[in-house]
Amino acid sequence: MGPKERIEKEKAETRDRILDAARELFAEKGFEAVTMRQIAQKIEYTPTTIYVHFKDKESLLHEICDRDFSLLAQKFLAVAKLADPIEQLRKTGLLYARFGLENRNHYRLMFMSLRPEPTPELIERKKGNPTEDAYEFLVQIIKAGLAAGCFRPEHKDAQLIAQTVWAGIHGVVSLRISNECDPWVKWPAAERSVKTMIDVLVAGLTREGAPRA
Amino acid sequence: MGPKERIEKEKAETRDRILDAARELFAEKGFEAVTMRQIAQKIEYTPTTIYVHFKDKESLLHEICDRDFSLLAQKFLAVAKLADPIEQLRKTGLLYARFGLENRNHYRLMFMSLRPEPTPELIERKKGNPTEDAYEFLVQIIKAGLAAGCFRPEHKDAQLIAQTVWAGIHGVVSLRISNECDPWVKWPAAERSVKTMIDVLVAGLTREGAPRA
DNA sequence: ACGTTCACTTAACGACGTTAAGATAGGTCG
DNA sequence: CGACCTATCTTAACGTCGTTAAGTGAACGT
Repeated sequence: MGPKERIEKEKAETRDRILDAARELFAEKGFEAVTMRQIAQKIEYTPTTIYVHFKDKESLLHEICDRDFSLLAQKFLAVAKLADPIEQLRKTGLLYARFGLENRNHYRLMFMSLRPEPTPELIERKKGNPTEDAYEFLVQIIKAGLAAGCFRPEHKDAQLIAQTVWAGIHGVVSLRISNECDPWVKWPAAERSVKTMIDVLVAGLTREGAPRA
Repeated sequence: MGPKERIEKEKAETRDRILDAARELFAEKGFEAVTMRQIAQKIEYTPTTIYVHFKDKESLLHEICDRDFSLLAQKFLAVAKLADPIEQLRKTGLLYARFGLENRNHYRLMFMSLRPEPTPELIERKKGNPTEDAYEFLVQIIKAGLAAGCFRPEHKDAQLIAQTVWAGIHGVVSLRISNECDPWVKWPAAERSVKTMIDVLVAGLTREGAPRA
């Protein structure tokens, strides 16, 4: 079926062109300032055309984010090679923070906006998406650390530890993104804030003389 | 000047009625979902009337937030009575987190949205507002802790320590607000997350056998 | 009594996301 | 080859939003 395949390919190409145009505008101006009309103008189509390929604006933007977040998930793979769970934790936090600070609009849409109530259909779609993978990846690192006896005796719950680490890094990233230009806070270089947070989290969670793999 | 005063008082009352109506809608639905038309309908005026009393929607909502945040600043005053700087830190973090979790839409507008580039005029207006006060209050606590030798030797910068503490608490609060209904993260009670974060921050920042006042 | 001031309204503008209806190209099948 | 069909893209519009220009009218000072 040559012609049928060619049609499908052309449709996919138009879809990608929309996606690329939207991503460029989105990365530059954020989701509030991107309009469907702008995206359409960029690819020289009518706004209506976008709705042939995407359900609505939200779907379009989330697809951009999902796609780019899997780049982050890919980077995490290198972390698994580190032997020490605590070193894995440090590296994961650093990669996550860098990604957030370098893709601020992605990060804002994914982690700093209100999520809609999850419909059952949405829950199904979420299974195995990059963000869930990243969280699960973190939990696995913590479990390895727990098994190796790295953490203080008062910390036993892998989910709670993982959430605390996530919250710490997320706090640095999101505070930066939303408050960087506040005139009454003297921020150091972002990398220094991130490293300090990681140091504090590790020092606060692990016990002295914890085993190193 | 009896009549002149009465007119001013009436104007102030109308202003307050707008403010109250807006706050109620805002607290319930968040800033994205509140419309000027709804606010106007609630006080039985025309939308245009709001612009007699407020510059625009943003000014109106920020005035609501500023006003309510000074309630938080007021609560901080009780903290100053605690003798130990580390206890002050714990209490401040707890009050801040509770306020954020109980006033989610306020918190989202103040700390989870993009700030506009600060114009010189805006900087001037910001001097001495509740949020700046809160940050400065935290820095003072840290400085007291530094003077008392509470912190580990690697932590010497009061601003950096304060920002790390702020980021940690902010991370817990903001992650909750934006991601609470994610189906693939098992959150404990919010209070437990907050306390864990405070414990980890304190354990990670202070040294063993730190002096207690 | 007259003119002024100013809180408030009417009407409208322009931009937004989105949709119903139609055009028009291409492929399918007699 | 020609009639039908499918599916992409367009035209035109709807309803909503924040905001503003141009009044209106009652209360004020003189």
